[in-house]
Amino acid sequence: MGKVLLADDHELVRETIAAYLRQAGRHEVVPAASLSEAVRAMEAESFDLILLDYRMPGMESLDGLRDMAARHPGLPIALISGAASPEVARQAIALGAVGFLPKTLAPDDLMRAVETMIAGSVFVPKDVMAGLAHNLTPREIEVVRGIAGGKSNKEIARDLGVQEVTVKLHVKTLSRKLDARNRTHAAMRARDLGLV
Amino acid sequence: MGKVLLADDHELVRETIAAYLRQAGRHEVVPAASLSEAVRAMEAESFDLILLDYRMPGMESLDGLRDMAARHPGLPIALISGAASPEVARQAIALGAVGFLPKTLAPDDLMRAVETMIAGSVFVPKDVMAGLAHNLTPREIEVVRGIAGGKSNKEIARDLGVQEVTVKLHVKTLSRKLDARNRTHAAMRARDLGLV
DNA sequence: ACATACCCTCACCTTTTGGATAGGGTGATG
DNA sequence: CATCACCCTATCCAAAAGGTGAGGGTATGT
Repeated sequence: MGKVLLADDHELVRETIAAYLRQAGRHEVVPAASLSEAVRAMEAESFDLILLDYRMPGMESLDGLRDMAARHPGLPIALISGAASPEVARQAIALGAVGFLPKTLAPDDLMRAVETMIAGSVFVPKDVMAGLAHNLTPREIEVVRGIAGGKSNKEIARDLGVQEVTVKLHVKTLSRKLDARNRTHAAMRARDLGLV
Repeated sequence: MGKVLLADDHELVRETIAAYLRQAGRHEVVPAASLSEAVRAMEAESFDLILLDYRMPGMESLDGLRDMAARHPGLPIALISGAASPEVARQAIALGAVGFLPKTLAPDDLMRAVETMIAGSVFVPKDVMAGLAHNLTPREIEVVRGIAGGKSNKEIARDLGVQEVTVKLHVKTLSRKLDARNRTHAAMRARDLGLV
């Protein structure tokens, strides 16, 4: 039994998840439709777990999570996301989130995940974990994002403040890591992994 | 008031949508967890509308829809899909589907969509419609799919049985149509549009 | 101190893309 | 029949990408 704050601007999702968690009186759920609403709720009462939607007014990528974590250190916060995106999951965990819940999660798994996180562990679904180990370096990620944006090596080099040859090097190595045949293929793979 | 067959292998989605449609006794909903289950239900009773999940055991892309439409000509069938993919929507409508429902649809819109379709009209959300008018020719779609697969122009030419120059021409024109800076950008755009 | 991982650079080369220009052929439609 | 959309081909050229080998720099942890 735990007290959960559930912030999601999508009523359908919010009410569905809430209904499941409440079933049989397992958990108490407080809903919120935006980040600011969630912040107000957290100031008014205390929770065992915070669930934040990744795409929601006030979140702005992961800044909302960063904020929350700073405001309430030690409190378990997890992300909810529509599309299972390994890179976002990785960043979220890196920022101290205790879990990452795709909305496609089966009800039973959702229940288990919530209990896992309240108990103090980290929950990440295994298919997300698979893409999580992409082993691209930060620089390589910047480069592949440039590629996906349709930029030339020259442009990427200018943006990053390095020489074009250097970018070429990164392109070669990241393509190898992603098992891609060329920059285009690499960009597609990166998108599959949620890196872009 | 209508009788709706709802086929989705995802219990959470199925029950949520069913709950909304049933609310206030607006519609009667018969759930099914797979295509075969749906087929059995349709043989047993008659419906005003069939909702099929795009990703579900037995669907195999749009073959399931094709099947259903062939089996019960004239019966309104609509697709439900997790990710709003314009190309799939276009194909579905081309196959005679009366609608395309992203799972992200707001409850009210969902209700309106179902009633629209039961009334005999076609429902497609407007953001999906936007990407629907991609105006790429069939050949260009084949080419951009090759690009997205990481193939070189030479390989694509071989696969299509044409000269490399021809592929180059297609690449140039489809890039212009997709407002892309180069082949890689075009591939990403194509993916955005659900073409790949 | 050493290995390791990451990041950057230079010079040189081949292949692939991208773009311009200038055609020919088909089938559908007004 | 004229027009249009689509598909195919050709030659020539410039730019970008891909690949080589051979370096140097900085942190990291063992």
